[in-house]
Amino acid sequence: MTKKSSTKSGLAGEIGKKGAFSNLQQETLLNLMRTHALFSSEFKQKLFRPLGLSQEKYNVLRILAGENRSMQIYEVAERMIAPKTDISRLVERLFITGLISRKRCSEDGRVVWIKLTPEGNSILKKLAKPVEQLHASQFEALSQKELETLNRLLFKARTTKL
Amino acid sequence: MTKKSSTKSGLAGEIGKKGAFSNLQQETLLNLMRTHALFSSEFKQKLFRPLGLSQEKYNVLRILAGENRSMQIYEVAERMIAPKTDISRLVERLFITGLISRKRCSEDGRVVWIKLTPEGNSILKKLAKPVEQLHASQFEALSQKELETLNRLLFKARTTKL
DNA sequence: ACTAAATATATGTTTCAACATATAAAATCA
DNA sequence: TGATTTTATATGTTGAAACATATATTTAGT
Repeated sequence: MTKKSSTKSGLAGEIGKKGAFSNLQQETLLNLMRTHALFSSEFKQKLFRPLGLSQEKYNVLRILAGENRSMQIYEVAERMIAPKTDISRLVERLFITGLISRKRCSEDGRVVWIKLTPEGNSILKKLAKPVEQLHASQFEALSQKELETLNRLLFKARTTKL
Repeated sequence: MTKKSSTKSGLAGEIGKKGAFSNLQQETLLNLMRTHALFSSEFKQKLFRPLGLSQEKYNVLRILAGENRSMQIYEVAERMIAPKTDISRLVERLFITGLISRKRCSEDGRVVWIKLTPEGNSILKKLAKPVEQLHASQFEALSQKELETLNRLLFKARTTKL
């Protein structure tokens, strides 16, 4: 049984051997998924659902509030957390519940301008503090330094391609 | 304008002021969500969907393979990434496509034993290497040390309650 | 100006998610 | 043993996610 040397922290490229590195990658992804599932379900159940919102609806409202202007639908879609091809229906649900207004553009018949209504604004105001409190509670175990590190590593993993 | 002292890394409890800390928490959660969305959609599109699998279906198969035995449905549900109340339908979809078998227990008429079929096993084998490669590619920007840190912080944030 | 391409939004359809509630068998308890 | 509770799975229903495809308008090319 020739033990293949002890390059414990060997290259990631040396895959197909189920080394410690590969297991760590697996475990990290699992932790990412579990943490995401927990945190986002807390938002859903404690804050969004009681107000008839979903994560995505809330996101649209936040984007509109952040820009504080009418936006085209595709502009909003581009800023969503995940790519959103069928944003129209999401926008329509928000329109139906009165949280945004829609207006077909007169110069360019393709575009639709959407905007927060006072109701949309007020629901965001109502949520502002609870949202902040939930953030704080979810990350209360981490120091500022740890939080910065977590933030940086998540960003790096997602955006850096070698 | 009395500037409220410079306790930059002040308590997380000192909320409601939209300080740097609160923004960092927000940003970190956003990064968590975006990174999760990207990574899990890569799995879905590149590996699962072409085989008619979803993340959840794959998970059930992995759990069964890991135990390498018949399991009760609720046992599987407990190990899913997110709590799964309607696991029955998920199990049924896997049964219909022939990836698992079902058998009502004779001693206890409530329980159903489920098990990987050879087809279920073979689909897992086919996926093993691509899954590992995708893991490696998703985390290729991080060193082993960074990966360990990310893993630890995700775990800590999720499990530690003060 | 006419045709083709690009852009912006909308819809069809299938599958899944989520919650409540239902059934059915077993265990517990009086 | 009969009633109650607990456990294990199943189903009803509504809304949302995902992907393909369609429509309608504008822009670009010749």
